[in-house]
Parts: sequence; structure tokens; C-alpha cells
Amino acid sequence: MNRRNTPTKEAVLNLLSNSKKALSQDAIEKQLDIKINRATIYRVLNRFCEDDMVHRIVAEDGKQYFAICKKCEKPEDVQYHFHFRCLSCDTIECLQVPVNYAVPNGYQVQSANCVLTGTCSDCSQAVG
Amino acid sequence: MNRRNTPTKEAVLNLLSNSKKALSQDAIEKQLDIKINRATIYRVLNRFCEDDMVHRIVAEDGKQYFAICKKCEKPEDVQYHFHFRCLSCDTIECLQVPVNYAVPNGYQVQSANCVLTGTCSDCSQAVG
DNA sequence: CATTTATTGCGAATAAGTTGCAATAATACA
DNA sequence: TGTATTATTGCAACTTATTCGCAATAAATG
Ligand SMILES: [Mn+2]
Ligand SMILES: [Mn+2]
Ligand SMILES: [Zn+2]
Ligand SMILES: [Zn+2]
Repeated sequence: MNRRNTPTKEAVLNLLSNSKKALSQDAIEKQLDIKINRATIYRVLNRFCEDDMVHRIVAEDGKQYFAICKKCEKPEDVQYHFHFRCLSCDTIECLQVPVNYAVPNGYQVQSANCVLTGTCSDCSQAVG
Repeated sequence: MNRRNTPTKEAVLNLLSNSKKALSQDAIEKQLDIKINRATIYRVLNRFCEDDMVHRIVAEDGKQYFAICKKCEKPEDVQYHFHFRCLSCDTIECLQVPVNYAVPNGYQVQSANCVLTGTCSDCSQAVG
């Protein structure tokens, strides 16, 4: 399965690169200049995830969000930081907060999906 | 909104009480002796969550799982432990592993949804 | 330029969860 | 014990997120 370069792929990757927040398929479709089919966006994102270029976050709303997370240089670190979901501005972002845990004997961890939910710093300040 | 005792409520609560694992609506429906409507099960579960009798876990598959988690006596602790999803036996369980984090200044955490995914101790042993 | 096949768009399918509404039944209280 | 109130239930329809089959398109390769 050799990958090919396409305008679609490039556009989605650009968007994610320039975004400070993790984006859902829906958000990506809305923010794109060009019209790209819903299914295609999902397929592009899933390929990015397979290739470890992007990581997938599943929030408490059950939806998938995608982020490049430039802070993480080593791919193996990508899955081990917290994400933050702000209920006020409805965004999800990568925190540079590592996930620390010690699982009981015999458990083998392959991935971690850790999302903290609440009010982000921007929105907290807005109130007082 | 005063709550009433019903056979449905009791049956679902019994099931959750006797289960070592977190259960999805689907799993609950299948394991129940009596036939209960899908929507009703969801409504019962949502009420349990509102009343802090049960907690809701959203897994990487985007689905909701429900657990009583008897280990947690204080309701405020309930949301601060890890959950483990085993890809081999397709179960989700509460781990007695606390979630530790220090969010950046200004962030206010209201809840945490932390799921580790991999192979549970039972399934790890089975392989070797 | 021709061939191969990864990628796309479209529509339909799947699956989880919610909602409106009328019927039922738990609770309170006369 | 009988009656009124309203929480709860079942059913069907709905919403939303994500996937899938298939035919058409277009990168890559040489
Ligand atoms: Mn991240
Ligand atoms: Mn738990
Ligand atoms: Zn915010
Ligand atoms: Zn297992």
C-alpha cells in the first residue's frame, strides 16, 4: 500500500499542522477551503493515524478528534500525555502533561486515551 | 423528580453490582433475565449516573460503559482512577490505579476519563 | 503514453444514543 | 382501600458519527 500525494491529503495535513487544537472530521470539513467528502476525510485521517503522523483522541462525547501534536517528537510518547476538553469553548487540546500509571501485574498497555474535562485557562480567565 | 423503585431499575443495578466489569447497554440487555427496552436501559443508566450511583466510562471505541466500582467509596474518587480495556477479551474494568496529573495554570478539571488499552492479566497469562 | 492501483465521491449502511408520545404503574394521600 | 399525581416504560422515529461497496479518477512508475 504505497501512499500517494494528493491535494486532499495535503490540505488536511496543513490544517492540522496549523491548528493548536485537535479537530474532528466535522471541524476539518468546515475549515477547509476546498470541499472534500466526509468519507474521504475520515479515510485520510485514518491513514495518517496508521502512519503515526497524527494521533486520535476519543473524548467523553464519544467523538474522535485528531491532532498532530508537534510537541511530541517521539511517536512513542504521543499516546502518553493528557488531553484537555473545555466544555466552555468546546475544544480539545494536547497537554504537555505525561500520563503516569503503574498497572497491576500481568497487564500490558498498548495505548492510553486520557482526557480531562473542564474549563481551559482562556475560559477560566474570562469569568474571573 | 423523585425517584421510584421499579423492577427494571433493580434488575439493572443488580447486574452491575454483581459484575466485575463495566457493561455497555448492549451487554446489559443481553445479560438481563427480563426483556427491557433499549431506551429504557439508557434512561435508567443515565439516572444512576446523575445520582452518582454508577459511573460512565467512554472507551476508545466511542462507546459508553457503566460500572458501580465498589472499590470507590467516596463518589469524588470515582472519576479519578484508570480503566483498562482488554482487546483480547473485549472487557473494560476499573483499576485501582489513581489518575495523577498537574494541569497548567488556569485549567479547571471537572472530570477525567482515562482508559488504558491492551491485554489484561488473564489474557496475558493465557498466551505465556 | 500506457499501466497499475491508491484515492476519491457518492450513496447506502451500521451503530450508539436520544426523544416524543401515549400507556403503565409507583407513590402519596384522602 | 381508592384516587390523583407524575415518574417510568415501550415503541418507533430520529440524530449523529463513522464505515463500506463500488465505480470513477488520478498519482506514480517506467
Ligand atoms: Mn496529543
Ligand atoms: Mn471505575
Ligand atoms: Zn475553553
Ligand atoms: Zn482480557
